[in-house]
Amino acid sequence: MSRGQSYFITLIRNPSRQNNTTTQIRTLTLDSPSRGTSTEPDSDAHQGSYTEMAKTVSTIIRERHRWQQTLVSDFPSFNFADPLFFRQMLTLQNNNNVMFSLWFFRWLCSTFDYKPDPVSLNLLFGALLDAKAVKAAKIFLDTTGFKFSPEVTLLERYVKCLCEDGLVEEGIKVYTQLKESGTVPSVPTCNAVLLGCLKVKKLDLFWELHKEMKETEVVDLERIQCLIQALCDGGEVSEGYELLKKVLKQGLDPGHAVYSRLVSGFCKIGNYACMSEILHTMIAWNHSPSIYTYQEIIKGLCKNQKQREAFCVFNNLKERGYAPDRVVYTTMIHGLCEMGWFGSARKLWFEMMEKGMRPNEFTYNVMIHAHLKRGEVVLARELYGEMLRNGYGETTVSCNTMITGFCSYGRADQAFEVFKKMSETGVKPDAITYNALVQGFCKENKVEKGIALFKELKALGMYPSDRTYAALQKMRNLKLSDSVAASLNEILEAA
DNA sequence: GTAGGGTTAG
Repeated sequence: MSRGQSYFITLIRNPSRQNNTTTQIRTLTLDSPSRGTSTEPDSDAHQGSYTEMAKTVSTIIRERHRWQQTLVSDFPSFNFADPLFFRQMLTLQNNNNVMFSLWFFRWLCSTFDYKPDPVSLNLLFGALLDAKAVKAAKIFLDTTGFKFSPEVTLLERYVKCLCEDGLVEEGIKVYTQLKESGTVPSVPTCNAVLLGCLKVKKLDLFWELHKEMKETEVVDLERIQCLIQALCDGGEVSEGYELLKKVLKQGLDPGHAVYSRLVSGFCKIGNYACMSEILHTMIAWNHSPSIYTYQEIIKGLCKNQKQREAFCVFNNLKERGYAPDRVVYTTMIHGLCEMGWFGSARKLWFEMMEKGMRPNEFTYNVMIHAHLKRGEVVLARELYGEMLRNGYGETTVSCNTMITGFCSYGRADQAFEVFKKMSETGVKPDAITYNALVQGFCKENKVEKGIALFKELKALGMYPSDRTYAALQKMRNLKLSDSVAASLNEILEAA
């Protein structure tokens, strides 16, 4: 880690060197490639022959397994370590595969007395970023970074790439180091960092970083999008809506996704008036709500026990020519099952298939769960088999569905059979599995089994739920053998 | 913005 940080230290300690690098890069990019850098007297001659040579070398790297040996034996007198040649290789490889350049670079470093110059290092680093080879760029920096100071604009692009590629933690680290070195990161860089925080659900960090950014920057539309998303994610939907209103008043349109987020946010908290307002606003701004927006509405309504309204929205959608996809069907089928409208749910199941959409593991689980809840064990098993035949394997969730279903219907032994099969097939049980089984056995007064599974649950470092404790508590009223009563007491007193 | 959606209970 200290290695990774040291190039920033160089950057802070040697600002003049940094400037030199920048100047060199400017020179290089401003000059046309055929003329090379103005500082090299006979670069014209070199450049011409280097272009051909670079092509040859590239072909050898691409096609030969042991290209290193081939290069040395075919061109014994050629100076591969000439910085100008390396740059020529980079120019050529950029349209091709930057990884070849990286391999060549590593070979140069390990084989020759090659001292990579800052310009080449910056170029290679930039090429890696262009190719979105973020992980390779990180390794490149970690291994060579202490020898050169990457150009600040490159580091900003690096931050952006890291955040967009999911390496958000690293992105934030580099961003912080950049700032500590006195750089004021650009607005797009800051936005990328903020979006990164949202991606990894670090809302506290989002607001902390945002607070620091506020002093120095003009607020742009992209920032507004970040902010509204952050507010929605944090449950402050109304604040998000206020921000939207403010932007709209300025005649700016924050884009489809922002409305969509607010709609689902309001739907989630059951504020359907605001939800509807935003739906109208977005339509007025020429953003027809997408099927995804409607999916969020249906989901929100179902979660708030308004499946009836959700079903209206769903049917209305179809009438208006929208084509609900498998996810929307699954959500709706689940909602209908939850309120006991199993007939309608089944109808949708077949309708979905008629439209050519195959149920997936999610759809199957919803239906299997519904069957088990109705005590239709045979049908549930049939569907489970069908699911496996269709390539949706046994998972923790699918096993849990069966286990919880069996347990809720007084069939803890059958649930236990599924549980045993899980360990045979290598499907990992989780807290849901164990909690369901403990409760299932308690329900049937099979205290010893319940206690055994409870101990297993604890031994695996999982957490018993309140309901599990309640189920065990109830067992105290039973007539138990001394040893069972003792271990039950032990468990409950430790809670 | 190219995902989302499912499983513990009453």
